[in-house]
Amino acid sequence: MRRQAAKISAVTRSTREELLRAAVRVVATDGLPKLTLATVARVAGVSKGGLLYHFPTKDALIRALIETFIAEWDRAMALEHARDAEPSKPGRWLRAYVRASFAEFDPDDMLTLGLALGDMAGFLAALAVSPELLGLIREAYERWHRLLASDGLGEATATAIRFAADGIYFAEGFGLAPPTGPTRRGVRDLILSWIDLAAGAADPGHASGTRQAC
Amino acid sequence: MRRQAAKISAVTRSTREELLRAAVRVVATDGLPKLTLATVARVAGVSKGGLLYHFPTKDALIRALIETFIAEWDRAMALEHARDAEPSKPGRWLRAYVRASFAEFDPDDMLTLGLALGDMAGFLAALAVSPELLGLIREAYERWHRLLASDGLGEATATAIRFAADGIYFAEGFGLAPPTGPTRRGVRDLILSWIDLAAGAADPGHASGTRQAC
DNA sequence: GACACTGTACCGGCTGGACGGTACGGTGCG
DNA sequence: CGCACCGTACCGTCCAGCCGGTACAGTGTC
Repeated sequence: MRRQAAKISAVTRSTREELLRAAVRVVATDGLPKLTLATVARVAGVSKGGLLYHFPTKDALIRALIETFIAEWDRAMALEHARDAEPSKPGRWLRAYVRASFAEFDPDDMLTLGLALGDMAGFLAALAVSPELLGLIREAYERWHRLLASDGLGEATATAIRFAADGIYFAEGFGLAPPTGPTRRGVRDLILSWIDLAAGAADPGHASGTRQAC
Repeated sequence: MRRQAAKISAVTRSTREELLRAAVRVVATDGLPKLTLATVARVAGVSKGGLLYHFPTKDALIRALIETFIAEWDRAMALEHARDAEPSKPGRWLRAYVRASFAEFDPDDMLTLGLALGDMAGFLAALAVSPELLGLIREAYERWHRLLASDGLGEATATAIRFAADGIYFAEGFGLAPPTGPTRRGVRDLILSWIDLAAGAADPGHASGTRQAC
């Protein structure tokens, strides 16, 4: 039964993924209270029994949501890291983090480009159903924090930049006065300029740090 | 019944406030799923009937939570605004917003100094129970955004600073790698320095903006 | 190539328990 | 006595999880 795994998963993946996608869609459109097994199953076009076959418990469903989006985020960040225009300049991971946060996403494809509402869904579901699952998200954040803090620009800079980048995420996910269009790009560029500022201060080729050097 | 409001509230405030405090405590310690009328009543030392006397429905309880904390936030921000050391310098409301976000709070007194977990409680409860109540929070954010955007430093700066300030709030509320001690102060000072940077760029008395002016 | 057997994928009904809300009864204070 | 305030018992609903059952695709066996 072990060697059959690859073939079987190739068959079942679509249903499993459809269920996860349905869960995200339910949270995004109808809100958290409607995230019930019956609703998710109906939206996914599966019966409740079918859902429970893939996810034996609601916790398992939400856990899968969270794990999927953490993995997607890692992927998106690694991609931006590889794309960096000035790899030698300090703050490469910070730039990747900011760019990944501000990446536009296809609303139709929330799962493979897990952002905003997508990631929010797992996040919120964890809070609402079993706060223990928040541990998964906390661990991921600790990991990201360590990565950013050792990016050469100090822990305070890394944290402040992370906060600013997370902002777009929370603002859009919760609808808290999110910026749009040119302002959105302006916010991103401004945050990136803060990274450059710290990189300039850290780089011996520039001024030594505080602005009174001017 | 209108003119009795003052007298009645003077009598009931302690019980009412105790109930709100209990709701926050329940969310903070046991998590959202435990936020039931029975639990809140028990923690507050009141019976369920007593709770329902003050808040005829669960929505009403959560609405009161949200309204209380929005009012507290307004108060905290106005206080920091009045305290500003350099009132003539642009970005006064932005500084107030950041300082209020980073204000330390007494964990024992979450209600009167509504922050972090306190405000989170209403926030989360709204999401989990009746997403329509999010409208209250959204309105408040729109209002704050308008205030900050018209602070003289442009909308992009206002938004980016708001994001960074909200970060400490979400990080501590959800436990997402929050900074502590000196790093926490460093993050706050760094964000404040970003405001100064923008203020310097906006102020004709300083260099025109980008750092190549050095 | 008919047959029994096995594991996967999914279905639909059911139930036990929890929770929000109601009805009503009691108590103390003015 | 009346009213604000609080307690208790109860009801209707909703939901997570379980269970018996179905369809079917392989797989070996003779």
